[in-house]
Amino acid sequence: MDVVSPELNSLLPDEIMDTEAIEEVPHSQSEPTHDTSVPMETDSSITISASSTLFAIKPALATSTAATKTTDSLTGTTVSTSGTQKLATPFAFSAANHQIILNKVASAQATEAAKAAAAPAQVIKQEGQKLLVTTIGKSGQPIVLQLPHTGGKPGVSQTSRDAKSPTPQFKVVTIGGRELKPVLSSAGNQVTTLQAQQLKTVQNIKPVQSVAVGGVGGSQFKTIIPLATQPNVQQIQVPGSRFHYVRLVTATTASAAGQPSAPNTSKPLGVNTGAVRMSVPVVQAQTMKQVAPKPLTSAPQVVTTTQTQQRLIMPATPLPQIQPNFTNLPPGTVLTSAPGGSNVGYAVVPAQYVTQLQQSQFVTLASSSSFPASSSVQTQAKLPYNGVSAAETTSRPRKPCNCTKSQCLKLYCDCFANGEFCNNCNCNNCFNNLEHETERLKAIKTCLDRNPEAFKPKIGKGKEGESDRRHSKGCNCKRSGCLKNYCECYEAKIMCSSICKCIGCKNFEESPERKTLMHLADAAEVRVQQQTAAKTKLSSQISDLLMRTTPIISSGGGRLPYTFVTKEVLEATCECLLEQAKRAEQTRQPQVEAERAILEEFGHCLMSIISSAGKAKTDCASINC
DNA sequence: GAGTTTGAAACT
DNA sequence: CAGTTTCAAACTC
Repeated sequence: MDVVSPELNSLLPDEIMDTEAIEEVPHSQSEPTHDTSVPMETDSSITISASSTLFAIKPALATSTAATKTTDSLTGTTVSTSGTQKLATPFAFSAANHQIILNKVASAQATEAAKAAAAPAQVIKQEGQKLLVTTIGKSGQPIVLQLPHTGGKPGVSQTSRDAKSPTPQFKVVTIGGRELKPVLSSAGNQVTTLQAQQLKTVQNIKPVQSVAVGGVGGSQFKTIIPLATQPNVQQIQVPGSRFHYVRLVTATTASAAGQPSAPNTSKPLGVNTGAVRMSVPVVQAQTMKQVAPKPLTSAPQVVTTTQTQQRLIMPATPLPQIQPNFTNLPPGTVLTSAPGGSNVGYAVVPAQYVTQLQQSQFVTLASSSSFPASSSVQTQAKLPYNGVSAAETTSRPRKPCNCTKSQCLKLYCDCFANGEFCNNCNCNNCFNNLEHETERLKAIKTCLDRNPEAFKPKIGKGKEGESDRRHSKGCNCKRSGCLKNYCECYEAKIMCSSICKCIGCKNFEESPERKTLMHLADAAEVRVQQQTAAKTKLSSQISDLLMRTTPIISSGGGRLPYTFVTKEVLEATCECLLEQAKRAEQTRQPQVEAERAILEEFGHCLMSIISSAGKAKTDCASINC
């Protein structure tokens, strides 16, 4: 089934739509079940929060035919279902243990929870093989998801399930606009008009085109970091993507739909462990229909809604659930206002933007002592992409860009190229911000169309360390000899490789020029380090002496105690002088200049000693008085 | 700080 | 794919 239109699909970063982890599986019930997987598309109830905003997807219904007996692979409970109106082993997302747990809940519970979750307009109706989803946004219009009568997916953890029992399966139903699927036609009178605008957001978010419900094991995970207030932000981390997605939602007062009746901690959906952090896998819509979880320990549910320009990622937990209290906030929680006012919006936000925002109008709520607010947010805001850890991507603050003509929407702009919003930059006419999210998304799409790898790191990381790092495309230098920062290889401190097309390259292992440069660079670095260490040591020694000599000073007269010039002080002083001599030598200064520099350094040392001693004496005298 | 050089990105 | 232009960073003075 074509869930996401090609146009939309192409609009989205590859990482989002990556389907590598999803495999098509024959529609069969005969495949052995896997105890470790979690029932997903089949006979499960999904409760999904949305903006205004809870999606409460009623469980996929048991088949309308024979009663079935199913065993919950998670809890071991057996649920008998019969008839069309019985819910077969419904599930619910829960945030137990700060993870989304796909949980079975009793039918009644699920129904009740769904009712509770549904704001007045969010009526959950189960209807045959369809799902009536509560409203997204404010319009109160439902979204319908169809559950086929059969279609239990092998591999979707039909654990312990009667192989012959039909297992309903979530089907993706495209709603709104151009992708309305005929499956809706059978929705009966419970299905109302599906208006695209119901999912509009403040930021020109176009009508939702599709709602995909599916799950996959072994797929990529999105991490949704719920935020505390309304409107709020949920950070969504997408491994493999350097973009960080933040979902801006307006919280509602809806009660917790789908609250887990029995949180199952054995089947966490996500791999993250942060408090209240939730993870759901990213599944390409087109393949959701036949999703078979890979041997991951979970088979999480995924519900995504996509739009022509913005991705709508349904929250995996009802908002009330994900609203953390102020004393137990997860690291990375950000309290913010959605740009544009009260409207609900979903915006693709670079990972670093949360941090960036934090420095401006956003308020950090993270208060855990073990996660300092700023650092924790930053850490979480950074995406580990393509094997690059967050720490690696955050080791250096990005320099502000100076773009003037690109609007910071082309790869010329380092901020944009690195998936960041411009912040504190010197750019002109910048569109690389939330206010121009539409343009920005288009630009991203354009870049990805041109080069699907555009936002991936250029420097691949070898499996066995830095020695294997190399530029993914190679450089094309002609005049710099690849020994200046114009060269991307040199800039990344890696040598050129066979894929480089450079001319006159000197950036190779045996290159004497490169060795000289490296030597000089290393020497400079060592010099700085030694100098710093020496000064630190001297300072430390002086301070130490001050402490130890105070009694002597107090008993002495006007002269400074000789004990100031101790062995340690002498050593530190000598180190400073030696360092000065080395520096003069390396910079090939004339001897006269070298001597002068050394003497000056000695003078500085003496001044420090005298100053410290005098201060100690003064302090001591004042104490004695 | 202004001007130049450079090479990646973008365009044709 | 190749040649050209545009662009912003790196570099020089």
